[in-house]
Amino acid sequence: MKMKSYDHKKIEKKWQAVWDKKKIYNAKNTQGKKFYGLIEFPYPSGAGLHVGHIRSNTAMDIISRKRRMEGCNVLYPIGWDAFGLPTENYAIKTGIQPAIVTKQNTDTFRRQLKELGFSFDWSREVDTTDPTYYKWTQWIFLQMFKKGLAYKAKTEINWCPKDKIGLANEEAEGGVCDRCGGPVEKKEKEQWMLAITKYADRLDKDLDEVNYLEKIKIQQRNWIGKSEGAEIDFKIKNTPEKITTFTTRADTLYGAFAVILAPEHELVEKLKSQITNWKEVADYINKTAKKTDIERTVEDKDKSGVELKGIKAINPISGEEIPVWIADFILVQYGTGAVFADMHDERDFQFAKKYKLPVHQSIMPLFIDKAHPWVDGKEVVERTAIHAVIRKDNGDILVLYWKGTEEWKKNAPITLLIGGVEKGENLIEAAKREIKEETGFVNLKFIEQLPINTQSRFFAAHKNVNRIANVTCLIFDLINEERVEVDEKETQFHDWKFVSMSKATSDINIPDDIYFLGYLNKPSAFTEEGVLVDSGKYTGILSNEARSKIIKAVGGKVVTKFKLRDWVFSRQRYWGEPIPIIHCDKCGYVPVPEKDLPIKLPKVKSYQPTDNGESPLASISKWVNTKCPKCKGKAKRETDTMPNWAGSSWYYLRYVDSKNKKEFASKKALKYWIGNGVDWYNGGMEHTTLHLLYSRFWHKFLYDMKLVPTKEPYMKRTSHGMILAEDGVKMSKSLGNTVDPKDVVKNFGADTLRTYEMFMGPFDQSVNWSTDSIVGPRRFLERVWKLKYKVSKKKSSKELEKILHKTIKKVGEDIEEMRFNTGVSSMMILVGEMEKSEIIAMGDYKKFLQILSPFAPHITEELWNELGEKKSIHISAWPKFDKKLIIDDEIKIVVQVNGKLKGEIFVNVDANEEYIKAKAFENENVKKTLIGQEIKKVIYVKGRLINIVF
RNA sequence: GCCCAGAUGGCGGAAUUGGUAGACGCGAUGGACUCAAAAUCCAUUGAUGGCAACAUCAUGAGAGUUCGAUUCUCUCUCUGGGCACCA
Repeated sequence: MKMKSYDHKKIEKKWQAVWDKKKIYNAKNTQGKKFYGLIEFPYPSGAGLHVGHIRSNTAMDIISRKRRMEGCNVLYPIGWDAFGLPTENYAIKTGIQPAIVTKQNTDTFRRQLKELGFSFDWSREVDTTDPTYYKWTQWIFLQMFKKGLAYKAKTEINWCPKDKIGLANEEAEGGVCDRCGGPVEKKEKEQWMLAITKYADRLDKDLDEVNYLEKIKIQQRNWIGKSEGAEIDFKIKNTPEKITTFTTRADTLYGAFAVILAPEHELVEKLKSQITNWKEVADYINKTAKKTDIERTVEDKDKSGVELKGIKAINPISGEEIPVWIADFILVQYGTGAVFADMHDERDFQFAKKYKLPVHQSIMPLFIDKAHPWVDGKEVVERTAIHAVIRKDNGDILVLYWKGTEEWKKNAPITLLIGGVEKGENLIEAAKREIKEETGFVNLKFIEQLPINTQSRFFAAHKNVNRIANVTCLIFDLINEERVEVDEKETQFHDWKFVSMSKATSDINIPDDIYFLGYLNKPSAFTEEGVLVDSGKYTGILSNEARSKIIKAVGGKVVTKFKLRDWVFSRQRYWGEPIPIIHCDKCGYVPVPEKDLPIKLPKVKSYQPTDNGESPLASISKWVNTKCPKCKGKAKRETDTMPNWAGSSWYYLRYVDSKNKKEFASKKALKYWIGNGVDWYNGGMEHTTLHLLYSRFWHKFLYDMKLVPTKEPYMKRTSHGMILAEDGVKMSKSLGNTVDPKDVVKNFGADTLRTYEMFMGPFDQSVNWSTDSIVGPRRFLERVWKLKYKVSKKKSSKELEKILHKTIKKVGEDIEEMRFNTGVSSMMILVGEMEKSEIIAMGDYKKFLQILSPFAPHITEELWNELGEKKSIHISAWPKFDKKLIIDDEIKIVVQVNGKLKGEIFVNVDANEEYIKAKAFENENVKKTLIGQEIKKVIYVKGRLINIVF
C-alpha cells in the first residue's frame, strides 16, 4: 500500500466545500429533541479573527457536534455584533461609511470561521447593523417606552473639552481622554435611561433557577448589590423635620454617635435657618459639587465632613441627642442619602477618629469555647474580667505561659495577664492588684482602655456553672522593674515573660487576646455579628436576633436596596441604532409608529460628533425634522443612538427565526428553541455584569409581555479563559504580540489549531500562547493518519479494546465538563496503544475517529470516507462504550509502610482482603522494612492500597 | 480595602470521595536512519546521594487534623480577575 501523507490544506478545503453544499449543520425547523448551543457573537474588527475566538468557538463546536451525533436537532448559530466605536472611529478617520467597513470585516470573519470548520448554521446569520435586524431592536425599545421603562433623565457624561466629544467610560479611564490625553470633564446631559432597577430583585432571585458557574452568579449578585436593611427615622430637635436613615445593622442603634447626610441631601437646605455655621457648610457643599466622581473616591478615601452646628438629632431608641454632619462619603443616590454613624462600621469609625467624636460600643465580639460548651440547665454566672497589656520601654509585652497537665500541654493557654474584678474595685485598681499578685511589678502607668470589650461563653467545670466573661483590655507601661515577692501558689500555674509584640501575637492562643492585640496593632471597626452591650433592655441579645426587635421598637421600615443603577441608554454617536422617538413641543416624547420601523441610519458626510456633544445625526436637518405622529405638527427626531449592548441583548432570540419579517421570531420557533432557554451559553467573564445582565433584563421584560416562553434566557452559562501572548500579557496590536490564526491554519491546519487550543490548558483558565507547542497536536494527528495502514478486518486485542472503551467514556465525560485538555490527552494515550498493537480492528478505529471528530472534523471526515463510509462522520451516531470492557479483571494494590510506598501487588478484582493482606506481607521490600518492628495496624482501602503502620 | 480564582519539574499542565505526585504535550540529552541536515523512530529526563537495589527531600510559606494531605482547616505571601466610600 502506498503511503499518502497527511495534507491538511487539501483535506480541509475539500470537506468545507462539501459541508457547505450539503448543509449538514443546518438546524431542522422544529422537530425532535433540540440542543441550542450559543457563543457570544463576535464584533467584526478590522484585525480579523483572534485566537481567543477560536478557543471558545471550538469548545461549543465540540459540544454541538457531540449533541448532533447523539441525535439532537442542534442549533449552533453565528452572527455579527457590528455596531461599535472602532468602526465609527475608523470612519471618522477615513471617511469610509461604517456600513461598508462592516461588510468588509464580516466577509473576512465569515471566511476565516469557515476555514476553521465550525459547524455553524450559516443560514441563520444575523447582523445587528442590518435594518431588518435593528428594526426589532427599535421595536423592543418602543415596547419598553410604552411600559414606562424607558425615560429621559439628566446624567453626567464624560466630556473631553478639547475634542468636544462625549466619551464612553472605557475611553475615559483614569479621567484622561483616550484620544488626546487631556483631562476629562463631567457634563450634564439629558439621556435615555432604561429602568433595569425595576427588575433588580428578580435578576438577583432568579439566579437560583439557572445553572451558571458559581463565580458568575456571585459576580452578578455583587453587581446587583442587594442589601436588606431598614429605614429608621431620627427626629430633629426643635423642628418638625426628621431624617430617614438607611442601615443594615439596626442592632447598633444604641451606639449611634452622629447622623450623617450626603452634602446634596435636601434637608440641608431646609434646615439652613437653624444651622449656625452655614458659611462653612455651604463651602463644603460647593467643594463637593465640583469634585468629579474620581476625585471623590480617589482622595485616599480620607473622610471629610462638616458638622451642622445648631442641629441635633434624637436617637429614636435611647432618646440621646446626637450631632448631625454632612460628609461626601455618604452618597445621595444610595439608600436614603443619610445614615446614623456608629463605631461598628469601618467608614464611620474612621470618621469618628478623624474628628475625635466620642464613640461607644454596642456590639461585643462573642467567643464561644467549643471545647467547653454551655451545659443545658446549669446556672449562668456573669463575671467581669480584665486583661492587661504590660509594655516595657523597648515595646516588649508580658505574656503568661500556662502550665498545662501532660496530656493537654500542647493546648495549654498562652495569654495576656488576666484577672477578675472584685466587688467595689474599679478596673484599673483590679488590674494593678492582679499584676502585683502574679508578677510582683508595682510601678505601672495606666495608658488606655481599649474601646471594645469582648465576651466569652464557656462551661466552668470547677464551679459547675455556665460562665459569661465580659473582658476589658487595659494598657499599662512599666515605669521600672521594681518587684515585690510573689506568692508561690501564683507561680505554680504559669510562667511569664516579656516578648516582642510579633512573638506575642503569634504565641497567644485565646480569642479575646488575639482580638485585643490585633486591635492594638491596627485599630479597626468591629463589624461582625456579636452580642449587644450598653443597649438598654437588648443588652446580652445576639446581634442578629436584636436587629428585627430594634427595627420594630422604633417603628422602622424593613427595606431592600440595590447598588444597581438604571442603564444609560443614549450615545451621542452615529454608528448605533437610532432611538425611535420623536420630540414634539406639544405632545412631548412620541414613539415612532411601529409601521414606520426601522428608523434607518441616514448617510452623513462627517461621522464626527458635533461641537456641542450631539450625535452626527443632529446635523442632518432633513432627517431630524419630521412630523409628529400624533398631532401632525412640526417635530424633531431623537438623534441619540443606542449603545452596542442593545443589539446583543436579544440576538439569541432572532437566531431561532432570523428571516421573519412580521415578528422578531415566531411563537412556534421560540417555544421550540427557547422553551427551556438556550441550553448552553459560553462566553467571557468580561461580559458577566453588563451583557449578561442586560440580556437577562430584556428577556424578563419580553417574558412579562408574554413574548418569550421563559423567565430566563440562558439555562446554563460557562466561561472561557483568555489566551495571553507568549510573554503572559494580553495580546494587543500596540504591543505587537498578537498571533494571527491565518498563519497557523496555513502551516499546521485548522484541525491542529483546534486541537492545540483545546489541549493547551484548562478551558476556564487563561493560558499563554506557545507556538512551539503546536507541533504536539500536529504530530498527534499525523500519527492518527498513519494508523489507517494498520486497520484490519480481524479483531483488536482485548487490551486495546479495553483502552478504547475507557477512552470513549472519558472523552464523552470530559466534553460535558469542558475538560477538553484531558480529553485530548487520553486520545493521545489511546493512539500510543494503537501504535504498539499489530493490528486495529476497522470498527475500533472508526469508533476512535468518531470521538476525535468534534475536535478535528476534517481529518476524521477524510479517514472515515477513505474507509468506505458514504455519509458524513459528523452525523454518525456517537459511539457507546461497553460497560463490561471498562472494568479491569486485575487491579493494582499499592503497598505502603507508615504511609510510604514500598511496592505494589496485582490481584484479581474480586480477591478478598485476607488474601491481599497476605500477599502484601510477602513483598520483599515490605519484609525488609518491617524487620524488628511491632505492627500496630493495617489499613486496607478497597481496590486501592494497603498501609502497614508500626 | 472587599469579593472571586489561582500558585505543582526547564515550560504548558495531570492526579477519582484524602490513597503510587509529575499522566499527556513541549523542550532538553543520548542513540538509530542519513554523505549531511530536517522529518521520523527508540531511550533518558523533579532534586540530592548511591555502581546498583534503594534512600532522603519535593506540589508558594508556616501550623493543624490524619495511618496517609497537591486535595480538608487556620494564618501568611505572591499572581490574575472583578468591585471600589453602596451604610
